[in-house]
Amino acid sequence: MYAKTMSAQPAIAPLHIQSVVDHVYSALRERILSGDLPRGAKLRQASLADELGVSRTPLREALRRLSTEGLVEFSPNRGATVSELDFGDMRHAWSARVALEPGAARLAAQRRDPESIAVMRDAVKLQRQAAGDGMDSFAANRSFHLALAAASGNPHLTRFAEMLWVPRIGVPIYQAQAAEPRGAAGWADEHEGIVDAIASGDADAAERLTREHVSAHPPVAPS
Amino acid sequence: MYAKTMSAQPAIAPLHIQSVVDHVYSALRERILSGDLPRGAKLRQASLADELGVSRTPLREALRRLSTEGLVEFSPNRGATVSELDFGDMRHAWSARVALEPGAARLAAQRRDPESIAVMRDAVKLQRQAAGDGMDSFAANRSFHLALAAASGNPHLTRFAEMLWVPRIGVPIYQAQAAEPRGAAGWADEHEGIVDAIASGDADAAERLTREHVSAHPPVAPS
DNA sequence: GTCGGTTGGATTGGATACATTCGCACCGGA
DNA sequence: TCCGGTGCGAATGTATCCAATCCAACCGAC
Repeated sequence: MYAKTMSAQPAIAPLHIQSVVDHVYSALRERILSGDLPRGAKLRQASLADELGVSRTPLREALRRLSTEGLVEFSPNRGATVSELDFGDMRHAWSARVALEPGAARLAAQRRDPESIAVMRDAVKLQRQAAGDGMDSFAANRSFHLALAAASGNPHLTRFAEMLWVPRIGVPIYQAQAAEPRGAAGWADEHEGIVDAIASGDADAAERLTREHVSAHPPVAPS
Repeated sequence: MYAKTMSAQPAIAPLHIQSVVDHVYSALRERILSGDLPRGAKLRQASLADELGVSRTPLREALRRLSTEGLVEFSPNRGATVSELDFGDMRHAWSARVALEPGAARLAAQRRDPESIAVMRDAVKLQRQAAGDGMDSFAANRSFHLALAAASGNPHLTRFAEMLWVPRIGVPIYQAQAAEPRGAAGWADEHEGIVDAIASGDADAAERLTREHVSAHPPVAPS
């Protein structure tokens, strides 16, 4: 069911194999994000497993994974439900970002890794193209901020950023963002300014711009 | 095995029930963080389950949860191992702290939670008493910084700080610290200054003092 | 002596089976 | 009518079982 040891792969591909758990995880995640499984929906294991054509064991493991990401919540002996996107949680994630990302930007500016900078520029470009389309726009925005964290070269900060940019937090932001489509373009400009500061090695500016950028866009739709 | 519907609890306790999965998760996490399960250790499910007195099913779910947190890694058909998140050296952990803790201090100052402040003051007091004894001193130092993160009231920052202050990262710091025993007393003074700033609600000062404090003490023994 | 193939035990991944718990409907009594 | 108790169906949580995979040692051929 998994990998057959193929001989002579043209490129020495890392060929990351996906277990059934991974597939179930992706499928459920997709469904939750798309709204197919709405907030607060009860996730009955038997029917879900049946629907996906797997047994309950990998399904449960995927649900556990989603629960640590905050997308679903377990209640003992009462099963799993899709998380209600709590505004308090969103604000927490946002403040954590305010604390984190400026520092990451500073490190990135000190590092000036060309490859990371290229990734960030690509993200900005994608964001410009995606402006208007809410969902893509959110994805592009997320990509940029993750690239920013990765550009710091600090594995801890990268991981933390990934944890904070879990869709649970992002989706409501995307909704607010979708309400004002031209905001996305403005964000891309701010992003570009940050990249420029990093590329030029101006750590102070990178930190300040990032702080202003993140602080200026709290999770609740700005006035 | 779980809750019996008790009548008339004196305080209407939320009584958060823990499933077996939660217990296993906590136990494994503790073992990993304490270094009992060293980096790269193979986590054989049968023996672990036997050791904890549970079956492999909840054990696997706990492992999945730990894997999304990055503490363990799954390799298809090859099982789980404790993550190598060595990150090269602890300088990464230190720079992540530089990025994190000032922001946490700012939030703490805005919050001014009396209880959290009391915890921090206790930690400082303990640190004064422990000055000289290297290991206790490290523990006290760690306690203070964790209390600082917790005082932010931000669960994400609290968790991140815990991840960064894992003993296996902190112990080498303690060793450097042990080399200059009077440093510990100075640190306590700096800590006290931070607490005062937080208690008085001076967010700017709290942030600045924390940044200076953390930045001034890189993991490698300062010149 | 080294390389490639094979064979066996050990271990994981997934499916199934069983015990507990929960939710809801029904019911008897005040 | 309303309250508390009871019982049943459904769904969860855990244990057990089976197939597929991996790893290491052994063996044979070049």
